[in-house]
Amino acid sequence: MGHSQAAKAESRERVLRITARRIREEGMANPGVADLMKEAGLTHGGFYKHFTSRDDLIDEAAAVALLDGEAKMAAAAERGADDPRAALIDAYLSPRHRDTPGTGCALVTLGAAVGRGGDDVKEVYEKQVRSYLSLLGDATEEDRAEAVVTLSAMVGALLMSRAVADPAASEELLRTVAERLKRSTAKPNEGARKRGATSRRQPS
Amino acid sequence: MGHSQAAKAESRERVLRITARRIREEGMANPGVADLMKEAGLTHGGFYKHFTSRDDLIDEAAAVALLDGEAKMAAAAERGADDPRAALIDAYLSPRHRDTPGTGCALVTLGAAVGRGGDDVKEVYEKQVRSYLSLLGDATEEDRAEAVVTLSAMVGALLMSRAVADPAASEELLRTVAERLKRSTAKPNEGARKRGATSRRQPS
DNA sequence: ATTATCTATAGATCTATAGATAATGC
DNA sequence: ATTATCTATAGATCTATAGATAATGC
Repeated sequence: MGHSQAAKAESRERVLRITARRIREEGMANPGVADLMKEAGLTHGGFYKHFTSRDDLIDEAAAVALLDGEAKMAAAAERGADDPRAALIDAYLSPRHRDTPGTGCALVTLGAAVGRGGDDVKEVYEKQVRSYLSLLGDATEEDRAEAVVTLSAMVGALLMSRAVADPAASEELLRTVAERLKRSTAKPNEGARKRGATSRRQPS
Repeated sequence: MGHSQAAKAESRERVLRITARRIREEGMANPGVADLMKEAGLTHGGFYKHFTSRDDLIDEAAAVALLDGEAKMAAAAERGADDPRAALIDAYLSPRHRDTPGTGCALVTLGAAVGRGGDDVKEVYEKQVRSYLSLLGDATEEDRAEAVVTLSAMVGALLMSRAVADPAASEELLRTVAERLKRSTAKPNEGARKRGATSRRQPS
């Protein structure tokens, strides 16, 4: 008890990161101050030297969660050097991502709660939406429209894949959307060849 | 105090419908028993003659909300007799739907919470997903894949449209996704003509 | 007589504050 | 001396229960 300022900053950071995970796992309403402090190895009394209120912590943690989730996906895109867009889609719509919401995209886990929240969090949310669109390639108007649909489909599919009971139905959502999205804009530079084989529908 | 059994059934129904709206507006964790009973014109003491616990009520209300939201969208699709699919998409991705979550699609508002919930609610959620897919036309394997992508994009776009700060960004999400989805499968029976004009990308 | 609802309250939980303790850092 | 953390607690809120009240329905 009674440590350096550096230790204090670390404490704050620890609480923030723990909360960013917990609200993705349990929702923004659930985790209590005492519980979060305990997980950070502290007692709840010290909390108010770090944050002015629980709401303050939750809003800051939401921002951390949004940034963190997107950074993870950006990293996945970078790892798929030959086709970053496909790598992003595959990582986003993977069973692994579905099963680890605490470290995943917060557009999905916090979306509804942010919709009910204040303008500050909404601005951070919007910024992350723009980051994703940029990752997906939104140079031209046409590309941007494609990116908006792609992001929407990824977000919706992941959300639903976590909320259906049947594992097969969950898999189907992820797989079907991933396949379709990768097909719909095979980037002209690499793999334009694919497009001929995937025409949408036979006129009957 | 002390009314007929019919009145009791009405009381129960009223509490259920109020809760179905409130959890879509405020999330499944927020509304309290006393508050919900008060809104139904009752006192909180009588609650446990209707439901065994708050969790019981919330789960039942989630089922009502899921059913109710989908029924509303199905009605919108039916009203657009010439092109039900387009009518559904337009209603779903309308500013009106975005601004009235309490009466809207619960796949969006309750998705994250259901993902954290029990198997019973997940089964109801899954059933509603299937209803939507059926509304969107999932007769062939090809149609079903299209329907899955369409539903995912609608759900994701609506979720994000409520969580971004800038009204213009919110509108863009709704409009862009609605346009694209209506374009991507102009049903072969009516409006196959449209398809030629909307090829996805010029090979560069 | 039965029961739908009400009043009152127990018990748990949670946010926030006050004051004590033991380090840091000038 | 300052301050990061701890112990202890006030005050609010919330779920659930117990017992009273006033209708229904045989």
